[in-house]
Amino acid sequence: MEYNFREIEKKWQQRWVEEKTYRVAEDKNKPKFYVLNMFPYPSGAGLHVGHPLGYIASDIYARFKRLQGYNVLNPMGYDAYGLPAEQYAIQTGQHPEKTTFQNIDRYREQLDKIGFCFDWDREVRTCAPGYYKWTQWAFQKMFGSFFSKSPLTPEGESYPGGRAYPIEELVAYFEEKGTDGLDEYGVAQTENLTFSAEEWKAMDEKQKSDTLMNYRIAFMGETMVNWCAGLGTVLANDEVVDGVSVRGGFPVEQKKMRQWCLRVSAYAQRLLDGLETIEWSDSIKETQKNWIGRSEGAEVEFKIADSDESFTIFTTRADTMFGVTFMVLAPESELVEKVTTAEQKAAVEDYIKYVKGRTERERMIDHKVTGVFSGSYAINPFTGEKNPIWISEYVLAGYGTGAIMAVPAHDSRDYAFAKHFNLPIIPLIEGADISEESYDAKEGIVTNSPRKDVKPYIDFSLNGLTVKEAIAATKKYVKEAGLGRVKVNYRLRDAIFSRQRYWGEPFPVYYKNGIPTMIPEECLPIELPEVDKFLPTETGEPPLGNATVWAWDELNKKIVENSKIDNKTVFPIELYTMPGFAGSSAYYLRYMDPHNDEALVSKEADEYWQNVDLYVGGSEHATGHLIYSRFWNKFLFDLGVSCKEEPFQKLINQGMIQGRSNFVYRIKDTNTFVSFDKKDGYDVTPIHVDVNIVSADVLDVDAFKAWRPEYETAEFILNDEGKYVCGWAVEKMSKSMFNVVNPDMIVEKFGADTLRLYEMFLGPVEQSKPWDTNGIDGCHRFLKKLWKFMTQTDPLCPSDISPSMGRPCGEGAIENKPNGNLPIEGEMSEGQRGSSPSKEELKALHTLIKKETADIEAFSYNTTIAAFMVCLNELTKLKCTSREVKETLVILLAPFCPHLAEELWHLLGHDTCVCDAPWPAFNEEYLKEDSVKMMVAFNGKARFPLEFPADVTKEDAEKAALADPQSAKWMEGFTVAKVIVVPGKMINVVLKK
RNA sequence: GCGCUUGUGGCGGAAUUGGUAGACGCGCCAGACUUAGGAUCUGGUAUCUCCGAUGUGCAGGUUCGAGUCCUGUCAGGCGCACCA
Repeated sequence: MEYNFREIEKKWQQRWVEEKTYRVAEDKNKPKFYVLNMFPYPSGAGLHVGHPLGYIASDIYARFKRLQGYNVLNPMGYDAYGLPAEQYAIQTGQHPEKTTFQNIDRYREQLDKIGFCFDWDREVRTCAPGYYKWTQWAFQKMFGSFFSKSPLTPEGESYPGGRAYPIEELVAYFEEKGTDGLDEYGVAQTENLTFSAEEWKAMDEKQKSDTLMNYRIAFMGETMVNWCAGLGTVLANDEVVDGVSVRGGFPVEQKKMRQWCLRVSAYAQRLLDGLETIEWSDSIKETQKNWIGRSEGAEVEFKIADSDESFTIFTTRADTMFGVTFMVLAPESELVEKVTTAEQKAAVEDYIKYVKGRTERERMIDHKVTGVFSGSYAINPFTGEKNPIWISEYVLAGYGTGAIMAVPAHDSRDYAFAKHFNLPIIPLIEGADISEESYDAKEGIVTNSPRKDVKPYIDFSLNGLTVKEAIAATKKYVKEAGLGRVKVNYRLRDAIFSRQRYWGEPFPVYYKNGIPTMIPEECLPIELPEVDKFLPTETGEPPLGNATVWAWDELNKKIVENSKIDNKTVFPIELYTMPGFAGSSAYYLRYMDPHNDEALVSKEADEYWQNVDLYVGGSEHATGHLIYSRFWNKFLFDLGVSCKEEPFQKLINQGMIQGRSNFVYRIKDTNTFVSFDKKDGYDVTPIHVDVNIVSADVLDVDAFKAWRPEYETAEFILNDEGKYVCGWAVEKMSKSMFNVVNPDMIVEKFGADTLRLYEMFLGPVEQSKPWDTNGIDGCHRFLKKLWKFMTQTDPLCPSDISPSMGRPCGEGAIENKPNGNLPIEGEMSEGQRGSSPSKEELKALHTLIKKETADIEAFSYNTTIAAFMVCLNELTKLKCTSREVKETLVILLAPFCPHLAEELWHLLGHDTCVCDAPWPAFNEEYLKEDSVKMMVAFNGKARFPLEFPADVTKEDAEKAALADPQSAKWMEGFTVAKVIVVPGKMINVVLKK
């Protein structure tokens, strides 16, 4: 009987759906295990073979854990909001929901063919109102919270690294004390505001609202963006080149705009600390650490000469205070206006204009040395010297205080600037050569601090200390002398949370006389309104401005037509929508309790499932989704919604599957194509050819002629074997390279089990690799051999049994009387049960059990499959007929090839689903070696002359080695230095002269 | 520039604490069975000057013994990048 994978897979996929085999529910009697994949954005192109890689890896793990007795949650859903659907809508007028749903259906169809154990009853879609209700809800909670390192009230709970508190507590504080003493609590804020309780009380509603925005976790803030007036929208940095938009070529300017933001920066320290508690790869942790960019330093205040004003700079090199020769402000700094003198006004304005014309991206790419003198000087509190204040784009407004003290001797950027503008350079480290470049290393002995040739300005010296000591000493001095404070800075910025787009979650916010006001929680979700076009409005408002029903009736608590806006009881609703990461930040919690209307997740479900034990997805999300999601979850943790601070305990980053493109070589100006191995000597143009008409790099010539009309008359120069051989290259898998391999095609040709096996056999899951269909035969052959082994040598499974005669599995199946002619346990004769396993068979089997159990846990799937192949070979050679061995083998196969395993399991007479079988325990007894080899090592060479029983002792081995004539010959002139016994492996006899 | 990571046959890739490098698969070679083979089965397949020696990017080191540990170096991949 043939291995009819088409029939088998179709049958079991149907059964699994009908019997809801993979539905899971909370079960307090079983330990939980939560496996999760990063949910996909359903693009119009459908899945290619690279997409399922991570799903297959986690599916195997999920099935393995279930076999081990865990209650496994393995859900799937869709990140449904995204730009492609909106762009398609703009072009065609089709509602993005329609295309998104079509794409989801296509994805589902493709996924279903691969045989995953997803519990589809728990599917989530970010664009479903029942889902985004909770995205909106979380946003409102962030709006209603502020972040503080310690509680403002004595009874408030504290948390290491700080936490979120209700904004009401801050309001109460303002009522009582204003901002007095707020610094000491460590309240996260945009800027350092100062007002008294009286001033607070005197504020009107709008002023109070604006003030609170300075503290809220979700807040409205002024942010620098790339604004493109021609397109009426904000652009990302990569959408801008040379100051114009990539699409349309419209000019782009840096503009401050009011945007919703999330105060992610407040959680910087907790995001950093949390990394120590989770099992992620070093590289991804490092990437996040880099992104968060913690740096310890000091803030020092500098007075402006001939003025009452002063400003603060941030430095990590407090030890270099005596080497400051100038100061630099960011062009965007508010101080620029204050320090610019009348004489320099024109020059400064010119410079600011020049900087404004440059995008962030341009500033990143070419680090030109530019700048302008402001005309003012700052007084160095350590030397009393007047340092000129410059303005330059190399200082960033968004980091530190937007102002620096320049120490050209020990900072390469300051050095370049000083050289360019001819500013003095004072070396501060003994022996440092600064004639060609600055000495940036934090090593050496400090000198010139203060310089010996000048009269000390203050009673403080760093001379003779190491750099590290000097940094500490200066920090201490700065603090004690009241010159500034010790400060930790983070590179992590607050996330801009609004987009001028249609296809996203609407904000549950309306504007009451200009004050952003939350729509009451009980009215959520606020559903995305219908619009007639998806472009910005003519007046430059976001696409939601096209909605005619988009006003909030405060009295009746409902959305009404815009025409009713009277700004008394009916107000306009926010026109921005949320960005992509809004819906993907807490979806893992929703899977625990996807249909709950009362809460994001119930307490019971959250406490049972806790957090994700294993998260699988691409590393490209390291600084996006994986930061936002951790932030979002930490906030929900503060709220008491999530019981775990970290959402994803263990993370595996699956590699990307690249495409393997094929080329044909057309001889220039002809329609003749020359085979790869003959192309030298011709002037050829390589042309991408569809990989689906190429097999093992050999072109199907007829299919090629039929591929495109212009190739119909193509002629070929074949190689000596009469074949047309194509060239190849590894590239990104994309339609335009004609190298997309579709999983459906593989499933059709080889079956889902072969696809699953092959994708895992290709190499380590974490590694990126090109897809190459050529090797798939080996995996398919293995399954065919396995099928043959299971069915042809087993008295239980005569070869005439049709696979469709298997019995159902799952609920209720146990009651079913087994049908047909298959005997069941207890009613079997000796012959039917098969022979009892031999020692060799058990050894082969248990070698596999041991390896597979350990390897799956380590995500080393390719080695597991290799071990499986070896085991099968061994058992086939041994002509194993043992039923016990076969049953175990089927369970071991089940995580990888669930369809085939299910079929075989039922052919073996079981009624239940193979996924509920117990994972086999491995027995060390069977693996014991009979003997070990003795290795005699001398002169750097080694020999293996003797074998001993496995349990030989050191003494016996030494005695035997000396007694053996062959060994004794080698040992002539040597003495035994030491004897090392590696149990079960070898005995090592080391000889010395 | 900084950080992380990977270098092993023709190819994808194996190799517990250092212990017979190249598992397993592809490809290739030979044979068997076949009217046929892009089916199946069996055997072989690192290199060379082939009874021996050399081999894990390169150069050193530690060790009886190194793909594995240490130092330096080169190359590829990824991330950050004027972060003071």
